[in-house]
Amino acid sequence: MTSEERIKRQKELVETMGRMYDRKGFQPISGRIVALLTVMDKELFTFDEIVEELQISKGSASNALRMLEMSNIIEYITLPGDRKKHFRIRKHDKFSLIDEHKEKLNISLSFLKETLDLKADKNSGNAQFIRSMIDMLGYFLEKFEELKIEYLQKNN
Amino acid sequence: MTSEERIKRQKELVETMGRMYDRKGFQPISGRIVALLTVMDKELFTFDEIVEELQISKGSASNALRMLEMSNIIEYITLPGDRKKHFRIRKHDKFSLIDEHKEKLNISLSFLKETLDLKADKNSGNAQFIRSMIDMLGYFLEKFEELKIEYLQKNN
DNA sequence: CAATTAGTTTAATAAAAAATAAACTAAACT
DNA sequence: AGTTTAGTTTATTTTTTATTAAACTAATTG
Repeated sequence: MTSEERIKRQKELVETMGRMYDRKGFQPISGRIVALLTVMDKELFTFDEIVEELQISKGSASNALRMLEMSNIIEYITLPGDRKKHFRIRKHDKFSLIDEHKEKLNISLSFLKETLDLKADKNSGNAQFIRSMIDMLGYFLEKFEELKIEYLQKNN
Repeated sequence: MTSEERIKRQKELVETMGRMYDRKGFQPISGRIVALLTVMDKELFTFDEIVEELQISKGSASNALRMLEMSNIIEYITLPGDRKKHFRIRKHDKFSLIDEHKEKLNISLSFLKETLDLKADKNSGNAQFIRSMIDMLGYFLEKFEELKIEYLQKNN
């Protein structure tokens, strides 16, 4: 694969990956910024480079970048003798993706618990099913922590 | 807790749970329908009851119900001598919540793999980080299946 | 200290998504 | 056959979300 081909494919990947973040609830421009900072070979992008590369307005860029920074997804550095901000993705904790999903499962779990709590008949069809979901989620959530420890031990 | 209190709380839970489904990407009305069918003691709701309970138009109800049925989240039964549809939540596979998250992690994994593939320098800071994420995700995804088997054995 | 740079903020517009009203259809009564 | 019931469909309106243009601010530079 030639270098131009590779770069073309990277830019395509920024678009599809951006749409994936979109589905995660990111606003579209935020998604594409994260994808840009993740996919391209360049690891530091200035404000202007982002505006230029993604063809967006300065306002949109400013907004999305602030939001991404506040969510600890990206960060910026400044360089001496240059008052531009240089943005890059934060190399967050290795398990953050897992933890994100764990958190969502935890939210589901508490809804299910509250639902069961409020059932008049704890043995109705739905109540029984909810109980079995609660049990299963509890099992998995506990195991996740064990898996993390196991993984860290294996990789040291 | 009196019965009226309980029902009041159930109705509140329908609203908050509906918003949770909203964040999952459901359209608002779909979320509240699923929540209604999950939370209330009544396990079968007719079209009209749903329209009445959630104060929505017939069109919205029809649309959301079709979508939910096509996604296998709810189902309806018909009763002899009654041409109304009676809707209820489907008691889907116990692991479907887990599988949903697994699927999302798989999507993240393939994006990361493609990203790494397209990196010019496989040892740049980002590339290294992406490699470690790929490795970790692979580990967890494999373990999920083992956990499911383990869980089933324990519960038989 | 006037001009330029690097963004931010705000007010307005555009685009997308959600919801409704009302007309419509198909089945079942009478 | 005409009427009622149980939804569906469609065209429109409302609401929300995203985006931009342009004015603005604070820091730097000549």
